Order: sequence, then C-alpha cells, then structure tokens
Amino acid sequence: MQNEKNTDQNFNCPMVKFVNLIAGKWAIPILYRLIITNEPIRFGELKRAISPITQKELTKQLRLFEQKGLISRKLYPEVPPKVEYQITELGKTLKPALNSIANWMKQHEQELR
Amino acid sequence: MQNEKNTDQNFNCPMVKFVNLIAGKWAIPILYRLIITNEPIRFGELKRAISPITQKELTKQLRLFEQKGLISRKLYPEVPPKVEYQITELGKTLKPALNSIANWMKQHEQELR
DNA sequence: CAGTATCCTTTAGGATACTG
DNA sequence: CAGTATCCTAAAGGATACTG
Repeated sequence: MQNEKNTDQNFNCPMVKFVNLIAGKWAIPILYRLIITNEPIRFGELKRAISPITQKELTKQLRLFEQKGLISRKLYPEVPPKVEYQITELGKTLKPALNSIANWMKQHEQELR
Repeated sequence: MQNEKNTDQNFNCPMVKFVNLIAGKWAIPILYRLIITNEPIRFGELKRAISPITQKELTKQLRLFEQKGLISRKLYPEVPPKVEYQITELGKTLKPALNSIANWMKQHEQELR
C-alpha cells in the first residue's frame, strides 16, 4: 500500500517524534518549570507556577510525561493528599536540545516575518 | 490582570515560539524535504514526495513558511502554471536545531516508555 | 498544474462541578 | 489537595469538487 510508505516515513522521523512529544500547549511550560526547579514540586504549586493551566490539562500532560519517563511522581499517602513531581535524569537530557531550539529562536526572531 | 503574566510568559518563551513554528502536522516533513532537496522543487513533486498530504494543507503550510521567510516561492507565468519552492538561507539555519532534536530522539528513543 | 472553496470529522483544550 | 467526570467550543485537518 502506497500510503503506508510516507505515513511510516513521518512516524519514523525522529524530528516528527520529538515534536509530537513536546507539541502540547502546556508541554514546554511544564517541562521547563520542572527542569529549572530541579527538585520535587507539589501539584498545586506547579499549577500556580504555570497558570492559567487547568487541572485537567496539567494532570493529563503530567501523566504523559510520567509514562515516558521524563518526570517522576511521588504520592504521599496523607490526608489531604500530597503529590510531588520531579524531572528525571532522562528528562534532564532534554536540556541541550531545548537550548538549541531556544537559541535559534532568540537569534532569528527578528528575521522572521 | 493576573492571567496576562503567564500567557505572556508562554508567548515570550522562545521554546514555545519554536514549537509553534514547527508543530503543524506537515511542517517538519515539508521543511525537511526542502532542506535535503536544497534546490527548487515544483509544487506537484513536493506533494508527491510527502504524500499523503492534501493540496489544501500543503498550500497552507507553504504559505506560512513563505510568510516567515523560511522558504521562497517562484511563479513561472506559463500555461499550465509552474511554481517552484525552495528553502531560503534563513531556513537553512534551522538545520543545527533540527539536528539537535533529531539526535536526542535517536539517542533516547529506547529509554522512552 | 497549482491552486480555491466547501463541507465534514476529529481532536485539543477550556469551564465547571464533584470526590476520596 | 489532587485529582475525575462531564459538557462544550474552537481549531486542525481530511475529502472532494471546482477553476484560471
């Protein structure tokens, strides 16, 4: 089947995969906050830091990143509950790539029409 | 107004801006094809190369990139019409950043759960 | 050939109410 | 506090027909 060729081509493209990983509206803000914090941060504090994200979207994106192994989630079985999120070592390896795209944008922002 | 603070924070974040630039479903495939081709390529040939994109989506994304100055469009006023697209010098400067994210994905793909 | 125009479906994401 | 559940709107993108 012809279409499979290019559909696969797109799915197999590492750039496309990377974009899919960080293309959510709140993905970068969340990752960025966890990276620069670099220590456990509670759900509520994280939410306030990247406001005006909704609880639903924050939870969803955190679950995705946790699944990927980019962040960790620690539940303290207290009442009221306490949950801390933290960037993982794998997550930290994103830094150079993220810096690279940030630097491109800083350098070429004025040239972009 | 409180919300402006973080809305602005997101809009001002160069990483977020970069993602917005290349987050369209066909953005990377189009850019990638024009970059590796590195010479003028006709609309139809481009469409076939990144099939199964639709004409509408291809046109829309090409217009966006042209507007940004990342690609150029040259119309030959013939019948039938001939239009050639090509990556610009500005567009070529994306290469290191795109390589950076591609390399991250290649190196960490197996660790990603 | 290189588009537009139109219609349609799917998905992302926001608002709000509720809960262990 | 840290979520779920539900409803809703807007935007992205696909299919198809038409045109200079």
